[in-house]
Amino acid sequence: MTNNMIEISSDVIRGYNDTMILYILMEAPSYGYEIAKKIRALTEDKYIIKETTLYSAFTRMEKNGYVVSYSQNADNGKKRTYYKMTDAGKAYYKEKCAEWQLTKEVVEHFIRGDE
Amino acid sequence: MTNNMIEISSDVIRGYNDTMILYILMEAPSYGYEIAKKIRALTEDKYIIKETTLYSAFTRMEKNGYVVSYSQNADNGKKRTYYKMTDAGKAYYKEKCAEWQLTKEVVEHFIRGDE
DNA sequence: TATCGTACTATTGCTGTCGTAGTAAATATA
DNA sequence: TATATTTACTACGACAGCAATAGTACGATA
Repeated sequence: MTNNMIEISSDVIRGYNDTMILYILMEAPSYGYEIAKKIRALTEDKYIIKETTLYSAFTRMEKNGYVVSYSQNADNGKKRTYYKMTDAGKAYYKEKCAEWQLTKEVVEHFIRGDE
Repeated sequence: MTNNMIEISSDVIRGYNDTMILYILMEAPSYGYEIAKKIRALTEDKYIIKETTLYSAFTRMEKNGYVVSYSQNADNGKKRTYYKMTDAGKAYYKEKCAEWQLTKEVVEHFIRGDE
């Protein structure tokens, strides 16, 4: 609804979707739909993760051992797939944070704040 | 030679290679090898662009109208392909800079500086 | 003589994201 | 009561940027 001129391209955010998801999971186990909403809320609608991106991130991260999944019934009786962070996931998240600092440093050599 | 623990993944820098190249070209027209060296120097060896990435960026950007190429003989008589920024390239660069500010803002919601 | 630096081109493959579509149950709205 | 919306996913194919590998060719340096 708020139409920002600028949209974040997937080529840029690529490689940080996992980090965002893991950040959410650090607080508590969660599931796809909830995580999507939290990302949206945290960024004030500036970034809305695509469903396909989200769920394929889950499979990839479970394969890599960063999360584990388990089924649990919601209040309404519907099944949900929850994801829980592992120690490897925590380590990976930490690495990513460090990498981000470096990336930022590098990229900003090439960015001209308009003057 | 300096071996930093952390390496920048291509998934992160993806989408900013073009921006880096354009930043270099803003000063003056240049060619592949020189641009690569400048990126390396500016980042103090923290980011070394791959040759294939660089040259495929040229073709892409020329197709998009962000740069134009022309051949010119170097001192030694060898031919070089120079690239010159266009107005569209300048506009694109500006957009990318704005996008970067937004990206940074978004990503940093999910980054925990270790405490 | 051989290696290194310069300056590319060509081809193929990988991987994260996206587009599109479909399923299905629960809840809200008319 | 009928319909639309929200919740909560799954499946499949395609795209695009980057990487790996290889090759070309010339000049300078050791």
